[in-house]
Amino acid sequence: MIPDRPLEVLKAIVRDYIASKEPVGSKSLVERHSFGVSAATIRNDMAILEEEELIVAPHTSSGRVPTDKGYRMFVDQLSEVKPLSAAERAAIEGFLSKSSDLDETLGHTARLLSQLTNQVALVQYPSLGRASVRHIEIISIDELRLLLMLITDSGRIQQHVVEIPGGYEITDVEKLRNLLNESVEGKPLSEAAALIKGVGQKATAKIKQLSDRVLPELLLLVDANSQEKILLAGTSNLARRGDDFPGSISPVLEAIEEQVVLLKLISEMQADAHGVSLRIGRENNVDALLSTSVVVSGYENQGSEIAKVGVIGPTRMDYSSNIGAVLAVARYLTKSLGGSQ
Amino acid sequence: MIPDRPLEVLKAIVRDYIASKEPVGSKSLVERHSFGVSAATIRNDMAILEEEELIVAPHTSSGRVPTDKGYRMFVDQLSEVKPLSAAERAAIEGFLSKSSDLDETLGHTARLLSQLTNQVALVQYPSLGRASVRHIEIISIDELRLLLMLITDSGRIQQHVVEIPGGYEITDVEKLRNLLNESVEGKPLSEAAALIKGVGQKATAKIKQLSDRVLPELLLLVDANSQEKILLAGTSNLARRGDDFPGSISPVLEAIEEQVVLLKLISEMQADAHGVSLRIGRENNVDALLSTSVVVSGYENQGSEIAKVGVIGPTRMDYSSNIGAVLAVARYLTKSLGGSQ
DNA sequence: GTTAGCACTCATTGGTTCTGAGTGCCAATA
DNA sequence: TATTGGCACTCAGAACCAATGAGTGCTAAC
Repeated sequence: MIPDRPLEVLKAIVRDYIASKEPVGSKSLVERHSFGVSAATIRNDMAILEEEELIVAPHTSSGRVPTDKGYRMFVDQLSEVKPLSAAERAAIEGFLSKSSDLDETLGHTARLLSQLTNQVALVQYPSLGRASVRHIEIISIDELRLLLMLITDSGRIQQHVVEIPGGYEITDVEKLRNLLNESVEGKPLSEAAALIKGVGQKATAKIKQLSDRVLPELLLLVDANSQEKILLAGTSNLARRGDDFPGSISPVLEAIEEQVVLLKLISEMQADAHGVSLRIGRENNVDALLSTSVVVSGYENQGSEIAKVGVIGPTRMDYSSNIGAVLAVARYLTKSLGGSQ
Repeated sequence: MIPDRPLEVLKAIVRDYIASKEPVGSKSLVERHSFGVSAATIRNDMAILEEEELIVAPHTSSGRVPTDKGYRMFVDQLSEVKPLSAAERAAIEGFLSKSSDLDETLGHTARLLSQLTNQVALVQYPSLGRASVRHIEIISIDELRLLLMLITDSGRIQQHVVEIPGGYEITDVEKLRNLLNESVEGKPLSEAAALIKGVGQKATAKIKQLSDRVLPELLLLVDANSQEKILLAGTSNLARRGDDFPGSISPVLEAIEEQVVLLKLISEMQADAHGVSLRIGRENNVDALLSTSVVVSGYENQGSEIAKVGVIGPTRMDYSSNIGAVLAVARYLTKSLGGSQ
C-alpha cells in the first residue's frame, strides 16, 4: 500500500504533467504545491512511487512522468469529476434539442463531445442486443421497385430499395407486409431472421414471387442491423495533440478509423460504479493505441444501455473533465432519446 | 510560351519531386532522364522556368521545387491519365456491387477511393438541385408516433419520427398521405416546400390537427435535404503525409472537417473536358489548404450530374494516378446508381 | 522521518566548423 | 546561336564541442 503523502505527490505529478507536458521534478513540485516538506523528502517519496512503477524518469536525470499504472491509480483515486460549466451545459441542451432523428442526434452528439473535450469523440450506434423490431414497412416506389424498411425500438431505421418483377398488385404487397408484421413485430432482432424465414414458408403461391425477392433483402437488413457501427468526430483534435504521441500519429488515426478494432475495444469495457469506464495506454491491448486512453459511458433507452459514447485521446489527458463531459453527454443523450423515441 | 525542352524539364522536375520529396537539381536530372544535353544546359532551361515562376529554389543553392503554377502547367499538359490496374478495377467492382442503399454506396465509395489513392477521399451527397420528390410516406409506429419519410429520385431517403396527439384514425393518416403525394410527387424539391404548405390550407377540419403536426416536420425534412453534406474517408492518409505540410497538419484537418468550407470549394469547381476538375494550392483560396490540391469529378444519375466525388491531398501528389482513380470511381458510381436506383 | 549538502548525470542549447549538392556566370566551342 | 566545361560561390544540414542547468541519488546530520 502506498502511504498518504506519496499518493498526494503522485496526484500532483499527474496534474502538473498534464498541465505542462514537461516531466516534473521534485523542486518544481514543492514550489507549486504546499506540501510543507522539503524537496529532498519529496524525492524520497518519488523513489517509492518509482519503485511501484507509478512513475518513470524519461532519462536518468530528469523529472518524472506518470506510467499507465500511475494514471490508473490517479483516476481510481479520483473522488469527484470536474462538473461542466453552466455554458457547457447550455451548449449540450441547445445542441441536442435541435436533433430530430437518430442519425442526426448521434451526429450532433459526436461533434458536441469532441468540442467539449477537445478530443476525438466516438458514438456507437445502438445495435442488435436488446433491440426488437418495432415495424416493418414496404413501400411501392414505382412499378419495379419497392422500398423495404426495418424500424427497431432503439430508433434505428434502415431502408433498402429492391427491384422486383413487374405485374404484382398493390394488395399483394400489403398482404406480405401484414404477414411480416404479424409474425415479427415486437420480437427481438435476434429472433427476427428465423421468423422472417418462417414467413417465406407460409407465403401463398400468389405472393410467393414477391416474397422470394423481398425476404432475402430483409434478412440482409436485419443482419446489417447487427453490424455495429461507430461515429467519429474531431479527428483533427488528435493531430493538434500530435506531440503527445511518440513518432507519428498516423498509426493512431488508422487504428481508430478501423471500426473493428474500436468496437472490440469498447465492447469489452464495463462501466464502473460511476457509470464510466476507461482504458489507459497498454490496457487497450492495441499496439497502436499504446499512448492513448479511452473514456466511455453507456447511454440508455427505455432503461437499458443500448450503446456507448466516449472520447479517445492521449494518455496525458485531463481525465477529470473528460470523464465529466462524457458522463454528462451520455446522460443527456439518454434523456433526449427517452423523450423523442 | 515555353519552348519544348524546358517544358520536358518541368515535367521531369515534377515527377522526380513527387517521387523523392527532395528538391531536384540539374545534375540528378540529367542522370535520371536522358535529355541528351549536359547539366549546364538544363540549368539554363531551369533559369527560364524559374523566370516564369514555374519552379522555385527553397534556398539559394539547392534543387528546385515546382510552384503551384508549375503543377498547374504540368497537369494541363497531362495528355493521358494513368489507367487503373486490373486489380484496382476488380476492387472497385467488388466494392460497389455489394452496396444496397445510397448511404451504403457512398460510404463504400469514399473508403474505396481513399484506399485507391492513399489520400483523403470526399463524396458529396446528392442534394436539392435537380432532385425531385419521388414519394412521401407516413407510417404509424404506435398510438402516439408517426414516421415521416421523404424519398427523392436521387435515391436519398430521409425519415423523422414525429409525436402526435392521440385519437386519430388510421384512415386520416392515409388521407393526409394521399393528399401530400397527389400534390408533391414528381415535383422538384425546390417547389416542394410551397406545395406542402398548400396542402395545409386544403386540409379538412378532420385531419387539420394531424397536418398541423406533420407538415412543419415535413418541411424540415425538405430543408434538410437541401443541406449539402460531404462524406470523408481516410483522414489518416493526411497524417501519413504529414511532412508534406509546412508546420502542422492540424489546420488542414480542421479545414476539411469544416464541411462548409469544402462544400463551397467543390461547388465552385467546374469539370474540364476530361470530366475532372482540380485546384492546386493557392487556387483553393483557402489559407489552410494552401499546400493541398483537390481533385474532383461529378457523378450522375439519370444523365445529369447530381454531386461530386474526389480526393484531397498535398500539392505534391501523384496527379496522374489520382485523376485516374477519381474518374474511374465517379464512372462506376454513376453506373452503380443508374443500375439500382 | 526529515533535511541540507554535494557530487554526478545528461538532455538541451548555442556556437563553430565542415561538407557537398547545387547554383550562376563566363569564356570556349560546335 | 545554342551548348558546354570550368570555376567560384552559397548555404542548409551534419558533426562536433562546450557550457548550462534542472534534476537526481546518496550520505551524514538534525
